[in-house]
Amino acid sequence: MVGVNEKTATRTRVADAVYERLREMIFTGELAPGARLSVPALAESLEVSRSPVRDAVLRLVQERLAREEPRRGAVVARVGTAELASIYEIREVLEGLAARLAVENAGRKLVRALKEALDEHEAAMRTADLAASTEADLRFHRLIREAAANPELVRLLDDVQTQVRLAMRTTTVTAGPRQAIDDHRAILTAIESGDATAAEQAARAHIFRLRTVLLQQTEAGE
Amino acid sequence: MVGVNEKTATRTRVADAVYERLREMIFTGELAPGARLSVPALAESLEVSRSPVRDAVLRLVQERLAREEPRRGAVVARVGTAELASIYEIREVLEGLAARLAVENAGRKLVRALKEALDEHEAAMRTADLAASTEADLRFHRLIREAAANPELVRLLDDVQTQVRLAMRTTTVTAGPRQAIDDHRAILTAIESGDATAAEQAARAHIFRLRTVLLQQTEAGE
DNA sequence: TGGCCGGAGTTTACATGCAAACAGAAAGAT
DNA sequence: ATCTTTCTGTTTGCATGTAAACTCCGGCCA
Repeated sequence: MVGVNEKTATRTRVADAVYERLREMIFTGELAPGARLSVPALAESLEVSRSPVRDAVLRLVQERLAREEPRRGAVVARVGTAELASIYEIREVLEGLAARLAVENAGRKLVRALKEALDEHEAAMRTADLAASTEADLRFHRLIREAAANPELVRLLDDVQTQVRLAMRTTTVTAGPRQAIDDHRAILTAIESGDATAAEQAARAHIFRLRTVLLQQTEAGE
Repeated sequence: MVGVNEKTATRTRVADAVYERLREMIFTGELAPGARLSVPALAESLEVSRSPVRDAVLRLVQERLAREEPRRGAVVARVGTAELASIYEIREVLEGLAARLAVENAGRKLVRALKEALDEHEAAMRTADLAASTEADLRFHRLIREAAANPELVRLLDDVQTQVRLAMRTTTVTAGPRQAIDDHRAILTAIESGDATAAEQAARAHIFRLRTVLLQQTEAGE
């Protein structure tokens, strides 16, 4: 179950393409936090009319990737330390929920997939392959989320991750990878044992530690 | 802290007015789940042009109050039992988080306000005043959320409540009010004692029970 | 009578026009 | 020289035009 939903009909909606492009520009830093999202200017630079750009920007605002400034249009959102801390508090309980539900729903297949991701994570860390490490880390979490079989939860966690990614643009945060792997192993053990409460606790503890590391780093770096 | 944010500048944005109106129409049942949200038709009936209506409908879609049907436009969303159950799972942990944070942040003032709301809730129940009872119930939860001092959490819980309200349009759910008051009292006691973990547990248990009642009712009624 | 096809009517998504509101800069007054 | 004021240039938000796509209906053909 990978290449999920085959989009019905709607081939190339310009507004969607613009939206995707703007997201990309934000995450690559091409549009830094605080940058103005002028509809006419973007329309010209992207060579489309103002309508789809307007739709896309409105969507970004609603997703909290942009903010509406009084009368200067929308600007790329700046996620501060305080907001990030708030977001991590939420993420803590949501990831905990995902872990609990995963135990209640999933079978051996999940455990096997998680083990695989964890092994790759370890291997990547030994070879100091940051990209592969991050990828394995993300996959571990994603597997649990999807096993939770709660689409609304998946959506919320995706939103959370979007905010976190945006925050990374402002604040460089590197969570200690050693700790992460240990935490993941604890989560895996709990899931393997079929103890839903333990899995929830382990997942929450993991995010709680991430949050702590993150706050220390941003406090120091500020 | 009631009449919150004074809107800066933006007096009468037609799109906002239309959005509010559509929400209202959805919640009052004037627009039932499944009803088509034809932009041209709504524009004429509301006597505005298509643009603000389009913006409003797009916003409803993004907030999951409406769904995009293939090529028939948007329709008012239908929240089924399964979705509602998923939402309550999420609500459980979020309300738990709110209660925990409320204990960590709030002082006596919160306890006093909560007691007041609970008293009114009891009084309303004794006189069988359903409207007042619901109002007091909602206020109890709102007080805790706001005391959590996490704006993102407040936003998410508002979203959740929106979905629940919409679901009520389809399924008539009356949570046992007796149980609710007992649960609230337990939450209040935990908050009063300053035990954050106990408050979290109590809040979660409350939502868990609501969910159970709800599932029984919808299963029976279907 | 039943199935197929075509036309009429919607609908969306995009393009573009336009007024009002403001920001920022340049010019004028003191 | 500094402060005020006007003027220009954007910007947003709303209105409206239009093509393409699709649905639904009725009539036509077998």
